[in-house]
Amino acid sequence: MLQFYNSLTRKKESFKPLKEGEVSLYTCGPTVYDEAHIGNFRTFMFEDLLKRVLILSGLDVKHIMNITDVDDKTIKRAADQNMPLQELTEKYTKMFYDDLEWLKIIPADDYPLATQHVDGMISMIASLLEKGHAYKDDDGSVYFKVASFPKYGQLSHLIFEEQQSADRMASDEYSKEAAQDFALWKGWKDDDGNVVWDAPWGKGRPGWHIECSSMSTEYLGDHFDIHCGGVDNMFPHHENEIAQSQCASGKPFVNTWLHSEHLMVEGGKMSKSEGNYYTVNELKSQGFTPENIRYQLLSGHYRTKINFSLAKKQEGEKIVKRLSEFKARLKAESNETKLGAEFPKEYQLFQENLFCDLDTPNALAVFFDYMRKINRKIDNDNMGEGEASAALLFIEKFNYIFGIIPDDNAIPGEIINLMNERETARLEKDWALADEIRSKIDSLGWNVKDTQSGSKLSKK
RNA sequence: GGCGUCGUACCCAAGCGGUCUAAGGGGCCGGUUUGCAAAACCGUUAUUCGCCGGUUCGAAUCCGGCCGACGCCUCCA
Repeated sequence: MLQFYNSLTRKKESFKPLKEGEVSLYTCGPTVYDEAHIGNFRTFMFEDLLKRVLILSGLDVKHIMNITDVDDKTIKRAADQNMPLQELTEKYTKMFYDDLEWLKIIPADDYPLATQHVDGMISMIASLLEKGHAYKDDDGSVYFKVASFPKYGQLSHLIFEEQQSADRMASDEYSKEAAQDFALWKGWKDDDGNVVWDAPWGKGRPGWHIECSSMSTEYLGDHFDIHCGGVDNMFPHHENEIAQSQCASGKPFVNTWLHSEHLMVEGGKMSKSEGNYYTVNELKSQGFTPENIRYQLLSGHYRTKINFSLAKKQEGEKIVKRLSEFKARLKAESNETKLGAEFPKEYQLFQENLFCDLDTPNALAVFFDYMRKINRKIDNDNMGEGEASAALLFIEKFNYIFGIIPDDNAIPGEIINLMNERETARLEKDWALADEIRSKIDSLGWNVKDTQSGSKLSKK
């Protein structure tokens, strides 16, 4: 049984999709004004984990992730770089897709672009105006009237008192009726240049929040199962989405909200404005593999803050290597794949942990315990009938969820030749030569292990 | 100021009132194995869970206070 911690109720709830066997999932995507950083990817990695666990449980998942390709930041960056908006956003969208692929994140079914869905946003805003949930401003902007939605604040549990917003009201350049009212549509200004759409109430561009409300409901229906994002999107973004969507459709919006905690660096939040962040490309050039990064991001629970540090690189490498060795050992152990092999009993426990609010730390612990047990059996030549096949089934599912075991590398002929030379030397007990060849193989990036069943090679 | 999270071994980290003399991983040290390595395995590394009180037959787990770290309160994954 699947259970998730719903941010809306702040409780773990058992999860039942609206349609049997199918899950509609919307995850907030990046604003493509710059390269995404590893903190952003923690959230995307968590969402990928969620999707994999849903699939593992036997559900079909329809996953939509938006791309914010128009907003204050993209417009400003494009202007700064003297570049058309679209050229800038296409460049970073491409980089984003590349990073996702490199990190082995399963692609969404669709990545709708905000700029291609402005019509839908305009009609949602029109409907909100019509129903009295929004009002126009002299400059062509349209604001959502928070006072018209009594349940506002249900997700973030914030209470809006006059004192709190008094300061901001005074310094606000817009003539909003209330400080917490937010822009559905931003009237055109000089800075916007040619970034402009026509709406019945005037030229301008959509506000940020309306984009997700409009696109999520367009692709998944007015009422769908799961919406995710980082904790910092809880307020105001998701709170505003709920208000807009429910007021526009008159129906419930999302059943389950899941939010991942921040990735920290040096004990503080990783963010663009602080400048304390790593991009995927930076980590790549530091020698991180996707498997290593996946391990760093998935070994802590998604609702706890985790600290990312370069110092953890060795730890990740060790884990990845151990798992790869284990897989290779199992393969050697089970020459023929037993048809109808069954999962070991530990697999049940592994799954239960994942189904209980994506408990990766405990799922990992279950797998490590199991791995030690099987390794011990192999050491003692004590494997039962079909046990290696069962273990291979388990490790395959394990890797489907975590994705931390790299694909096997083909061994180059040059290395094989060196290995053969070394075997000859060893048979002749020419240890000096054997050691020399081993260090040569080592320098070419491969490890040699002498086992009872012969020497084995593995990629470093 | 308001809302909220967290503080467990050298490091990361689970722990959802009793099976906790506290998982799992990394590291350290010792051992088995090995031509030597590597890998794997075995053993050791917290009588203790930020501090002080309280509730309870029983608390790392619940309550109160204090100290410390962090996040949100309309840029933000």
